[in-house]
Amino acid sequence: LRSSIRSFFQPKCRDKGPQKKASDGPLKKPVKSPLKVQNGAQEADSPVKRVAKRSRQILDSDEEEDESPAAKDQAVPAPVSPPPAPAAPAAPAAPASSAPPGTQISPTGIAKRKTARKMFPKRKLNESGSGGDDDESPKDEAEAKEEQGQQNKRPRVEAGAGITDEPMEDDAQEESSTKAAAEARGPDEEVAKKKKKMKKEGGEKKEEEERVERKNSDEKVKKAEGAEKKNEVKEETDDEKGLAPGADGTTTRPGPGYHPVYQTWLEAGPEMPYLAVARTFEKIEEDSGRLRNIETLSNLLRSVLLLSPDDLLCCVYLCLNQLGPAYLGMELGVGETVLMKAVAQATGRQLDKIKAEAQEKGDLGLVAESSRSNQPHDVSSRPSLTAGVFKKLKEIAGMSGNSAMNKKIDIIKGLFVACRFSEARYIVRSLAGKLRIGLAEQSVLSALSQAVCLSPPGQGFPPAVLDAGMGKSAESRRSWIEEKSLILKQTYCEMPNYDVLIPVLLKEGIDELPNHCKLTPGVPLRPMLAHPTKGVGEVMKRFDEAAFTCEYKYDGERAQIHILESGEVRVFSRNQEDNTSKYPDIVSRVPTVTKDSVTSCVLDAEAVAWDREKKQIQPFQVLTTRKRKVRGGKEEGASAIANALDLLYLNGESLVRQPLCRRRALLKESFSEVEGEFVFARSIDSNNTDAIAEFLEQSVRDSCEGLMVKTLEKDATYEIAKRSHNWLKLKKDYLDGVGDTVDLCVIGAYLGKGKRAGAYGGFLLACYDDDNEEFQSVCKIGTGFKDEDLEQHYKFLKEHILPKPRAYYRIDPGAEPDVWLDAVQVWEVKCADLSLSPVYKAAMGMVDPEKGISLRFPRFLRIRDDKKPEDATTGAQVGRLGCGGGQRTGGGGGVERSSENQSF
DNA sequence: CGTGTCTGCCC
DNA sequence: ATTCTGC
DNA sequence: GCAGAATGGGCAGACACG
Repeated sequence: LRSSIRSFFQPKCRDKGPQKKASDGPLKKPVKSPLKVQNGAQEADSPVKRVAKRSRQILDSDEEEDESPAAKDQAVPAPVSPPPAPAAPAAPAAPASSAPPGTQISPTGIAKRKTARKMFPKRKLNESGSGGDDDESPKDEAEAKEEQGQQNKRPRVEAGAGITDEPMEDDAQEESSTKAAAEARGPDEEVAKKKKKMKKEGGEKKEEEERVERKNSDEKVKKAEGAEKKNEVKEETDDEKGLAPGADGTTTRPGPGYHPVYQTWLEAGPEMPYLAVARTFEKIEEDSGRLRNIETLSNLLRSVLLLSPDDLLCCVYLCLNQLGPAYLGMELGVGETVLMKAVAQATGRQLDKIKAEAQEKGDLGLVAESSRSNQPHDVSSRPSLTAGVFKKLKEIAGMSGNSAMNKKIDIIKGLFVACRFSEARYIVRSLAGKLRIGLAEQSVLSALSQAVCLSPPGQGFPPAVLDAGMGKSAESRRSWIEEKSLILKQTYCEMPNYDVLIPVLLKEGIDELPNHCKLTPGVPLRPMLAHPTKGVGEVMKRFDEAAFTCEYKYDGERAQIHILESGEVRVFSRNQEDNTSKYPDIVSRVPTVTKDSVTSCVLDAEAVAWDREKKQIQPFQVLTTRKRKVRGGKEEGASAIANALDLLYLNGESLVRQPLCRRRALLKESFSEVEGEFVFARSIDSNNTDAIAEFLEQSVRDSCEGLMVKTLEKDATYEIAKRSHNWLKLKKDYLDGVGDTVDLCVIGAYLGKGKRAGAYGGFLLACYDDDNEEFQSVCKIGTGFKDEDLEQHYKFLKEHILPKPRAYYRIDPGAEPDVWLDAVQVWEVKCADLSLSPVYKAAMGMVDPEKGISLRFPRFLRIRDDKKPEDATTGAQVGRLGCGGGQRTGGGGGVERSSENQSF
């Protein structure tokens, strides 16, 4: 059945190829071209020969035979897919010899890239997929004829393709080419293997399948022939790759041409291999087009929906890099350190080497991917299934107690064993908590809704509807999907739990979602956030004529307080973590301020520290350190109190779609203020610029950060899905020329990660203490830089690297930078606040005998070429600021000094 | 059992 | 948190 | 303007280690 469906659709898909090409082509071309040329130069075999060679390889499964990139090119039916050459970047390991195009090798040997996209090796997964197709036919035949022989061979092949890249470490080039070749043909092997399995299961299908396969093979041959011509042709054929599903599940090209059943891992069986996910990630990582990437992911999800709906949940979680809803508190407890240890153990390499390479590449995932050479490989290990990988992650999260770390490392190593191709990269990144594919939550939601629109779930196997968008025009298709997407996103915001959402989505469909998943006390919803605003002028401009209110922006923690029907009280953080145990005082007092009319509700509030004796708000640092004992008749010192901002749910009804004025009225009706326990956020409803400016000043005097500005009626709902940053925030340090600014000297740097790989991603700054004639560390800095700035800083500062810190650098031994720099440049840096620091040394002894001073929210403003290092802000100056800020355990102090209100 | 390191989560 | 960037 | 990905200080809790 499946086969027939497949064959039916295949021609169709092909027709669409050219379209896609038109859009994709220009983007990728420039990058790829250089490689192609390079490849061509290396080897000039004719395509035909190569194909033959490749077949042989497959059969022999001899990965040792190194194929130059060019060979690989051919291995992958050259024409069918983009030049495999791009795979070459896969071996950034040897920057000197195999730097990707557009990469500069710095004197220090660090490859510099401007952006992540450019920097990360762009592999042509698609090609491998298509290559696989081409190979398929010969292989299948062979398989059919002598199953046994193949069986023997397969393990070997797979080992070669997936794991035995040994040469790579020593010879990056060889490795890359070998690997590329392996990738190109690997999928085929995979497919073959899976097919076999399938055949055993269903003998009847066999005949048909074979027929189809034969047909495919014929087509492939044709493709290959056409492909020989030249590179440009590839692009054309590139589209076709979509037609020819690799076993890898390369859900390739976007566009209406995707066939969710045919273009998948189907041959492998209904369960989705993790490789399908990894391939999709790869593709997304390569492309920066948001819509294209959403489409790519939705293609994968469509296939999951139709073939293996049970995998949808774990697939979505993997894409989001989550284990479950935040309020259940599942954590991996695996960080960089543990992960590097695991990678080192798994690959048999030295930890130091792994560290060094990770720093150089800026991504541990890439290191893991290219370090599998020495990894023990269990020949009998089956390819990982998506569900299996996710299960392992949860297993890791569930581990605790003695030697939990070692157990976690063991599991991670186990995951690596079965890794093929890019799987290790994404497993590592999942464990590290950063997928870095340029697609995250919002896009996953878009992709998910698109998927359920086009390939409705619950159809049973031969799905009747493969593309429900078929008859629609491009525009109506788009708006239709957009509309459904909003339903999903809105529902998600009110019930941010995929464990609940996905099953309903599968069973009831997207339209029914809001009827089954509603805002519920006990389940945190996504909170409204705010956009920074530079002055009252901008506020007026944004809100135009609409009525708005200004509230104090309290310097505490967001606290979403739920009162359940049962009377139970729960408190959730801004990120839906369950913080109930963090606020025993608030929890215990909420009932006393709640009026009897309230049976259940959800409050939006800001928790702040409160000094009961002085009856005033205390700084953020106090809130985070205060004792939070569950009981105590009279707590001393600080306790937490709630400043209510909003009411989102009351007595069984969601208020999320009500305007703020209404919600606020209900809030005030339903609770009573008690000073030092529960109050409403202080506010004024005024559109008078001067009044607002004065209110801002006042908020600062009252130990707040500034103001929150919110419309009262127009666009005043709490619908996060429509606009998550629907409020504005106004802080003095946002204003140009206002706020704390210091001039600090750069004394160290940190190698960047991700899109900052190859340059410095952060820097260590110091003030100059003229009393002791030393530079004292103040903070690190990593934001405020334009890409251009980073480039410039790297070029300039690398010339001032020191082997050791100068004797007159005063720093904490635990906070050493990757490279020490001579104190030659001064930067102007802005911050929101100062803090007493356990690690930084500025003004140590002035405010606290043990602690220095650091900056809160530091960001780069500009280079101060007019200042010499000795002209940097002095420790004494910082200390003076610190006296205001640090002592502010009660005063408004610090910020006032530099208030020249201009921007009003 | 105390100390140091790592991780996750607040901002 | 803040900031920058591609879409 | 959105989404995403760089990056900051600093805290508590969990674990490793001696």
